[in-house]
Amino acid sequence: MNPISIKVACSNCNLRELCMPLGLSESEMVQIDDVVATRRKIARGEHLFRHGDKFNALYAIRTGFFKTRISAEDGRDQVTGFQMAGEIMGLDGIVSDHHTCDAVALEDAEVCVMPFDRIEELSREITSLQRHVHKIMSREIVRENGVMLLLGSMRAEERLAAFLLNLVQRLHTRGFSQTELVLRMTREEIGSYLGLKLETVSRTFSKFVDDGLVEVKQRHVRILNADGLKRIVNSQNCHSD
Amino acid sequence: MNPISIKVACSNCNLRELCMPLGLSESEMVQIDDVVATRRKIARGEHLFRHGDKFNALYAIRTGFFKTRISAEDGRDQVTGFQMAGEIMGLDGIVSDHHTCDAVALEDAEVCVMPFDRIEELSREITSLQRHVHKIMSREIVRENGVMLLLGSMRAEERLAAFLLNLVQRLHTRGFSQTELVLRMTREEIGSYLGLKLETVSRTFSKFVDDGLVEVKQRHVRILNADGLKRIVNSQNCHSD
DNA sequence: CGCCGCATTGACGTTCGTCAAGTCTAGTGG
DNA sequence: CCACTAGACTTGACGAACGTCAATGCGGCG
Repeated sequence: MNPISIKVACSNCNLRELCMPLGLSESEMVQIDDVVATRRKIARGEHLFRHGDKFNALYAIRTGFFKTRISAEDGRDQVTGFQMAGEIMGLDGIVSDHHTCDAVALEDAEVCVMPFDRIEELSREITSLQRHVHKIMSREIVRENGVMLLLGSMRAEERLAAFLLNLVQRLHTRGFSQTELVLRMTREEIGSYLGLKLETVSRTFSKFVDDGLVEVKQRHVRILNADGLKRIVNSQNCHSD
Repeated sequence: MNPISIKVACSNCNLRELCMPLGLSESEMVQIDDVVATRRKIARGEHLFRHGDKFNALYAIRTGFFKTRISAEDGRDQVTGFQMAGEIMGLDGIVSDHHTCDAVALEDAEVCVMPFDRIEELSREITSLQRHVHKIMSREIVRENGVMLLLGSMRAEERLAAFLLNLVQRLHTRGFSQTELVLRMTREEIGSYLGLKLETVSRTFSKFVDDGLVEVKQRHVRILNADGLKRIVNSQNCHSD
């Protein structure tokens, strides 16, 4: 259950430009290497942290894919996000010193453990790191605003189209195809994220296939008509095509 | 249109414990007074900032009541939050140096303008301020997680009950009644926040009245049975009472 | 091979949205 | 003091979108 710990460095990490600020001096880079205390491997299905765990560190994903999820007292839960390489998890824990959500690996993964005390310490010295931390938190706030718009005012097709476009765009940033992707999550997890039931997700996929927008084979998705998906996302109730 | 600017101090502000960290020394307090550059008055219906505006500062509400809102390209919009005295607005602007949402006063209001450069500068020196800024951002992330749960998995009654309980709890923190409140927003704005249409909000209010949970006279709400509302919030589909 | 988890599809029901009519209240002006 | 108006709110009838329940299909793995 408990993970291997390996000492590592950001300075030669190929995800550096995703996790860390640009334009650091040599000496600053040496200091920042020191922020990443260890790496930690998480097997598929395992938790990186759970609701209620003490907050100690932020986590940068090196490899693998995660979901974060919150649970209501009655057992309902809601997927609040899917995270991939270069993205940061754990920001929810800062306010109360305890995590308020679960982070679960959807495939075998490795994360960089960055003790938050060290981050705060160093960001008092390195202005660009301070700014970077603020931006990461602000970016998460803006992302969640977007999800609120999706959940509060979009219909099923719009939600799924927005979801696919967002995923493929983030994968493209990481050097993957703009048109092909492999979903790491189940229909149920997609549904939870989008505020839909898994059957609705499945039916909506089928509709997209019928309309020639995508090909779907289980979790393999090929986008045939990205513009068509974009048109769905911001077309409100226009059923005219 | 353009606001009066008055030089002021946090050190004798009665909202200090809401906006600012506790346990500051005398000299730190003097420095922090300097963070609040000016105050600014916003008339009901006016914008504090708009989507696209350059980001310069965070805003602490001194008096009044705001909504924040994001707009999709097709004109749909979504209320992302209601903010009251002591709460901080503007965090969305940090990541891209421009605001991504609108902040609109729902009643005549006054805010403290805190230039973000100054905040960053000072939080490099004052550890408790640095921690405080991080907590404020983390709190917003956690709040939005809760809204996602609400929008993604609750039914209309649960959403409205959760909304009322949240509002009254925040007002109570500020010294107002635990059972009575005046809504500063329209049914439509509540609906936008909760992902419902205004008619559904109105009907749900009426149902709560029928069930003896609340009294409603236009925007005046009296909570008669807070436990009943709490039971609705985490009762999933239990119609057994 | 057979099992298990995930996905698809259909039939049906519920919740909420839509459309429309009507009410209430505050503010205005005679 | 009383119409008059405008905006917010309420209520009803109806329909669409999505959820629920159930049957079936598919693919990977021991």
